[in-house]
Amino acid sequence: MDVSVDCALFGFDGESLKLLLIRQRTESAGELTEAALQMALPGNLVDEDESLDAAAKRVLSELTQLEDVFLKQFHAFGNPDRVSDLKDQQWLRTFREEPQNRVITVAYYGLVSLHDHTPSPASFAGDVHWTDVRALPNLAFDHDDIASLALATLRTELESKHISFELLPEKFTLRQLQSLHEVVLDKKLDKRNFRKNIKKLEHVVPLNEKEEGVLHKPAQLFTYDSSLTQP
Amino acid sequence: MDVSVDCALFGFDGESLKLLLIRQRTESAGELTEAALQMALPGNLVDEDESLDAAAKRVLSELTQLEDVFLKQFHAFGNPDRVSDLKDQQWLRTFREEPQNRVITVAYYGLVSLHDHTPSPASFAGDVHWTDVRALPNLAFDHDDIASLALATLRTELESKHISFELLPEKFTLRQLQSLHEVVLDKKLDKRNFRKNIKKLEHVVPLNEKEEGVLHKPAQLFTYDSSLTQP
DNA sequence: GCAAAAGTGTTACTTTTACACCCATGC
DNA sequence: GCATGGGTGTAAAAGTAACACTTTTGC
Repeated sequence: MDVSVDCALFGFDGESLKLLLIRQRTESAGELTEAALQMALPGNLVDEDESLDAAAKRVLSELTQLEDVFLKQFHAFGNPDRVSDLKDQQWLRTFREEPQNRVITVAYYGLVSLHDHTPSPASFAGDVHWTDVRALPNLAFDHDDIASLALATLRTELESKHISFELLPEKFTLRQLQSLHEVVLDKKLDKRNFRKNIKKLEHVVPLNEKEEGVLHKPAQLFTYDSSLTQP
Repeated sequence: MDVSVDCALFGFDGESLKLLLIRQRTESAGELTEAALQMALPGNLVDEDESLDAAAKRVLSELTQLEDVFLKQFHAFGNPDRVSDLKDQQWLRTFREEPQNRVITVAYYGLVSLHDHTPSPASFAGDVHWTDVRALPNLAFDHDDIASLALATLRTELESKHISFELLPEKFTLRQLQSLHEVVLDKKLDKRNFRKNIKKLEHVVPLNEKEEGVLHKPAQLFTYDSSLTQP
């Protein structure tokens, strides 16, 4: 029985929430099989001496060259036939030693900011796309289930845990923070009430800096101080 | 790499919250090794054609003869050396074919009522105990971590999900429901406010029945109707 | 000066908390 | 008749929700 990790990596660019998908590409003689049209979440088998967390971190850094990405395990998927669909088998055969093995996967969601350092993983790992979560295609294996549970988990944990900041640049405006919440929760929020709530959070600290290069009144920049105790 | 499931089965008897533990017993010539003194959560390897949920259900029914127990996956534990401690290896050697294999485990928490049908698993599976969660001994493997995360998960999910009822008899009084919440959350609750909140829940329905055989005013009995839509 | 987003308070409403006495039953 | 937990309402406090105008900048 094999064990893998799969990562649902979310990115926010100030406009919309994106999910990182890889396009399956078979090398078989230029001939496009059905499998080659599939998209999937990044994932791979766990190494023999590696913890699950370390495996998730490795898989992601191999693909995106990003280190120190926020990653959190959220569910294990172990349906006995989750990789045995014909098109999934076609693809696995192109690179896995024992493609017919049952694979149990431990799923992680990850968060990155697409503001400063847009990770451009395409250069390294092949055919990789940031896809708007509102327009996800069908995915390989059971990755539809994994992606949708990842999004549901992100929605519930965004408010209770302090993870919004993982999706924003180090310095951000309150408007960016609010847009993020609106996009993830998929509803409009009241500007004044939102700002009142944020001002209660000690770990969101104002900087002596303002936005630059915008064609309107520049906004105050804030940052997240993880050292401040969280209520 | 092996995959197992471990179950943290909680039971409530009206007084306190209990966790089901098994005592490890080696058969080796009556000689008590250190491993034989360890307690552990019930768990076992996942069968080749079995989903994770089915495995958890099977492991639990083999031990407790209970069917239809509420079971929920909450975390996968995959530290590479989580079963390689000497005393854990001693015990694994007594029954597992390849005891030195790395094992990744998917942990479930389960809920049963100890009111009506006290599951007395001891008769079947050997040395099994319901242990008060406030006085847990040290456990084998990484089961201390699993048990404490199970309890933490139960605490947070008791209020948000509708799972209290899994720990109560089919017919229960509001006092029983309140005691359960007090024990799990480890704090006193106000009787009137608690009852006000419960009355807002449509799926807690009063029966035309009262408690019997108590030496005080008999309480109204309620039941849980899972068919009613949950807010 | 105008377009564009930043920033800021008050009021009504809802939810939560705190709190004390009479009631029905078994003995 | 008394001991035991069952059952009930109200008022103060806190929190949440709704809402509109002035300010600062780039062009």
